[in-house]
Amino acid sequence: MLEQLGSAGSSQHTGLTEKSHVASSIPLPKLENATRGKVITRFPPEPSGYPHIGHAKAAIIDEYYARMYDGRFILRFDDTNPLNEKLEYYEAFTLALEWLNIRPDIIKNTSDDIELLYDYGRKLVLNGDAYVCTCNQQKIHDLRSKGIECDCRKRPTSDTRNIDNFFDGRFNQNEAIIRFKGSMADQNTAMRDPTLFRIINGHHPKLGDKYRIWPTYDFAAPIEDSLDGVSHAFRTKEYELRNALYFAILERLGLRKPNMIEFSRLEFNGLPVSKRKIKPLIENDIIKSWDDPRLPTLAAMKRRGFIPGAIRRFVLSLGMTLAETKPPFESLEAFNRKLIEPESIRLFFVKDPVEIMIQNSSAREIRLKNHPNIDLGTRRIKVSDSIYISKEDAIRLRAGNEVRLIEMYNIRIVEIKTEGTKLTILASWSGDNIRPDIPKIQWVAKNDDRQFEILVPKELYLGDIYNVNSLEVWKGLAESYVTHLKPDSKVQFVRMGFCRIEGANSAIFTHK
RNA sequence: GCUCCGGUGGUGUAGUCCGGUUAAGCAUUUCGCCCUCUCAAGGCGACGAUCCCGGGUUCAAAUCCCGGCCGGAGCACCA
Repeated sequence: MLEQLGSAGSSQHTGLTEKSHVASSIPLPKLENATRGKVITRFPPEPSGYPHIGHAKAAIIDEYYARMYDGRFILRFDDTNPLNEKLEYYEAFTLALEWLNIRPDIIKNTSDDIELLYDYGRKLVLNGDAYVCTCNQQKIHDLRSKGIECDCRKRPTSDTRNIDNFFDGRFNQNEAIIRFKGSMADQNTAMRDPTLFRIINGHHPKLGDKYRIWPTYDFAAPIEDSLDGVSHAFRTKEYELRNALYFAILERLGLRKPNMIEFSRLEFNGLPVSKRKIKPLIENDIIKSWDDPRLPTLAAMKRRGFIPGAIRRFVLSLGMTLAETKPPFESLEAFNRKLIEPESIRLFFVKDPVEIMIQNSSAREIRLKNHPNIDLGTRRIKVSDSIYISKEDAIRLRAGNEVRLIEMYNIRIVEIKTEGTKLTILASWSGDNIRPDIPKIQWVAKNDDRQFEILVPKELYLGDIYNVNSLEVWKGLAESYVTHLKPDSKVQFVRMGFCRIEGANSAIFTHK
């Protein structure tokens, strides 16, 4: 457990302060009740899946405010359901945060405090603010919807048999739960005596089989936040109705109340974040791994060629709005493009290659710039009388046309031959001078060519339906230089787009 | 169904609390020009919002009040 911080404000729902005059230089608005050095925020994921872009938004906001106020940032795994948690997910979150350059000052698990949570649970029952309920789930559901109290709730607080039985483990799963004594007739259904503890038989990745009684999120979150010294707690807006519960629990326990602030979930059109839509694709082997570039996971974003700085800028550009909207993916791409452009070397890739024989050219060695206006070095290519261009360029050519092979020379098309589906082009050298009036196309020299493919992720979902064409593969030839690049290098295939190098013969399309 | 939360150009946001010096700033998208041996980046510019609708208060409302419409969320022994 962490030391307690002094009261960081106890208003029920504070929101944010106005955007002050200086705000134009600060992406996100200032916090209410915030003092430099006294702000503590936390990112509380449940390790029940892989971190995705939505998690990134939360983590970035949490960390952003901690740094803005020279405070502290906690990564807390909310691992209160042994049925969901897996060790690999804890690891995945740790790695993802590292990748995002978010360094927690403290890393902990809610499960670390399970005994302490028991103590608070007991205290609540003993004080008459919670009770053991042995009704079955159906009955609980019915009474809750009708707003009626059950007999368990009416039992006198002095009768402590059930509470002892509960914590001594004498109930089986589904036989009893501990419920908060809220208000069964409350219009906010979250207050109709929600569950605080339930019995789950399952192996917990951190605690093994030692515990069977698990606190719910509703109970653990406010206590953990309060005890961890969290001054400003952020959560997505679907929790809004639970704020009353959150503060009611702290009130009854006499614990300090953090400020609570909501923001909207981040999701893109065509790129759903929900487990409901992603997990089936994995389980049915439609998508092989969690870092498949079509996925919204951070592992996928990384593999796709997005860099942390772009994700951060993008997230901050979203602001702290409550409006439920789907931001344009193009916006993320724009941030990323601007950031990787200066360090992406330019290379040639021809999709669906078509050979061109150049009649009157002499073999030569060409030196190519790796970047048009930044010095990223050069590369040399030996060129003979045979080169390849992409089919989409080839089919536009007509005999007599003149085009420039970028960074090399101009050619005039002499003849276009078609044998079945195979195209062959005959051309002749027509000058070395750069001419603004003719098209410029990329090329790959014969003998310098390497089989290469580019994976192009498209929208995963079209509306509610999985897009069967969500992954295109462009096959073609790339310059041999590509084989010398380290995996993870960002390149721009000229006139194609930015890509992240996967290996010696493949890349993933990042964006145009 | 009940309750809560939202609703600013195609899209995402700023401004809304403390109504007026901005009849609306920024980003993205699209288009044009400049630059350029790329369909990139950079520079410049354009298109594009009667600030969901209808009333009201006021000299003055995107900003306050009332009513409505639309969208989302919650109503789990998940988080």
